Amino acid sequence: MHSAIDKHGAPPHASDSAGLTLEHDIRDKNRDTARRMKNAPASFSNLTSEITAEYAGLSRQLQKFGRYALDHADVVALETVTTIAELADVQPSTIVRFAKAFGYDGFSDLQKVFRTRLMENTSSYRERIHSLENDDRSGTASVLHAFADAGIESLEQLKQHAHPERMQQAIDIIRNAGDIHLLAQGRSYAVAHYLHYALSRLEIRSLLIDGAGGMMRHQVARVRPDDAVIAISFSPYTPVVAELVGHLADQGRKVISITDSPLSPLASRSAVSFEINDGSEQAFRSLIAPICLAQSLVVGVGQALEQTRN
Amino acid sequence: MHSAIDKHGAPPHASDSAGLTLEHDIRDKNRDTARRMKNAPASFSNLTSEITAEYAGLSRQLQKFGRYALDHADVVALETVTTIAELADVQPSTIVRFAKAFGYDGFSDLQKVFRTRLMENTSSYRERIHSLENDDRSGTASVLHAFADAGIESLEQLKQHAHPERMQQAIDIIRNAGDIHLLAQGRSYAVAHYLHYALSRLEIRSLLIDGAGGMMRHQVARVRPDDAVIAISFSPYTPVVAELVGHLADQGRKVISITDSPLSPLASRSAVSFEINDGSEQAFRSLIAPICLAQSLVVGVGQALEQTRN
DNA sequence: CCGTGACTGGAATATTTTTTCTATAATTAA
DNA sequence: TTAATTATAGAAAAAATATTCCAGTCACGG
Repeated sequence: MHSAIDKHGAPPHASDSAGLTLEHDIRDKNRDTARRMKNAPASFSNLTSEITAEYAGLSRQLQKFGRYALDHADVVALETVTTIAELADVQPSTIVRFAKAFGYDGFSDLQKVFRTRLMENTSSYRERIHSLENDDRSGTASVLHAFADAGIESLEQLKQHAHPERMQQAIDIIRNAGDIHLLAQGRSYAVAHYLHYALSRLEIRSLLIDGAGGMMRHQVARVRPDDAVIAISFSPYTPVVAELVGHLADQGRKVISITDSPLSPLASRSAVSFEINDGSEQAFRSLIAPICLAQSLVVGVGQALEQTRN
Repeated sequence: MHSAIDKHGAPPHASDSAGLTLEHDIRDKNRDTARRMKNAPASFSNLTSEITAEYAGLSRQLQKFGRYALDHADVVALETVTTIAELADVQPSTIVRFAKAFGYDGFSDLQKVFRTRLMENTSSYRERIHSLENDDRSGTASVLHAFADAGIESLEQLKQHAHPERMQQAIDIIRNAGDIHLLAQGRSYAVAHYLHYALSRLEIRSLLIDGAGGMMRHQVARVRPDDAVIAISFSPYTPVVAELVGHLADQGRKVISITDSPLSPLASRSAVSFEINDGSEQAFRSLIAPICLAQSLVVGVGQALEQTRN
């Protein structure tokens, strides 16, 4: 694999016009430090597990770089130490120290492992394309592929059917409202909870209308005139959600709805509604597009608030 | 038809005034992109067609290397010019001449194209795309676009880094377990709740360890030996989640974790762990990939159960 | 409180890698 | 066949890159 001893070929004697430095015989010392204290991982996966195992025992900077290396493996594979050092916000020497700590001769030796991984990845990438076309193994990988592709598809749709003016309306409602109430049941509840979390990060008070303890109607009754409601429901619409949206609309409450069709019972009663219709079959609908929309909304609100404050 | 190669840093010719602006002799890295002797292909596919088109007019050795370069793009991307020269059985200088013949400054310039090709399949290429789009207008529509694109990117990553064998392990654990406990806090809780919903649709009993009413430790104590736990946490990891995962692992409970790095405190203690690392910055991380993985897992379990029953 | 040892950042140095240069070989046209 | 022209190989110079060293800092234990 890798030779423990550095090859010391006699350097071609440069003319002494250039700054020729003295050459001490420091090779013995070098050999000591260059000696492998342990066997350095030869494959990327081995290196990953090695880093994982040793992580706790590493020093602060070594941990920092270890994390960066695992998170940005292709940067480490392709860039120079100096560049990587800048990106990872450590010193070049730290990276060399890291390499030695894991038994490599130096950075270059370590980098080989990352490069090998890159080559294996790309070659298998081509194979994957082939195998996808050819054999239709019903393995678990293809399930993930199918859902990922469906997710990509739905995000593309989301981009296309985005209504900037509705986004703006929704953002204005949220930022000007008192509290935000989140109304969702079943599958959609995950989106509501995400909004609950994200809004709280912006220090916007949000209340989940989750029906816990059979309190849903009481929770709804707590919506005040200047509050806003974000309702999320997809076909088949939970009847109680649709009903409550109607109720709230009758009372003049502002409702923003995230649903899947203009014909949804939510859409007609809402101040603003987003219809995410990715056309996929019922059973395979995912929350990807709604989650993405929710995140965009919250970040949009955050930006708006920031601009107001400045 | 090979044009005579200009000397490096040749004085400006009055004749070829084809929009070529003069450049100062600045030793800057930008130099190579700023001025090219002729239009050097910037992408690998352009380079391929360029080589193909010019091939007949190239000299013997240049043809030889051109063929090698197209056949062994990975080698050209990663090795040094000396190594490539040996492998291609040409001289290093031939390779430099080749690069110049196609308008590059030298071998390094040419190699960039090969490296970019290698990166296109992986992440960190996204960094460039990201920064490019950040320059855009900061309207609300572009926020949605940015998040949708980031989501697409993270799904692509998910597809590439999918570990089918881990998926299978996780599916086996879930289908053979008694009850499934879902452990998550904060942002990740949305994913846990989605799993709760989806598993219940498969008539698999799942219990949320949500810490409601300060009952988290009691909830954890209810995990029985044949149960399984799905823990979800991303950086910065909620300490209590990490702690409880360690606790459960000590007791020999099977933990499946969804997290963001092999260095996550969850990963090391889990029976199976999925590291979703989309490389994006903290603030822009989305739940899209985790949600997609969760959905795939549940559907995978559903398929497995169906096959068992038949 | 001080000494000890490990860690870190930054600059100096060593090494590798690329590019240029030139004598020689090959090719072509007269 | 020979002279002119162009391509090539090899080696030296230049540039880029990696590694080492040292002094300053920090944490820990006496």
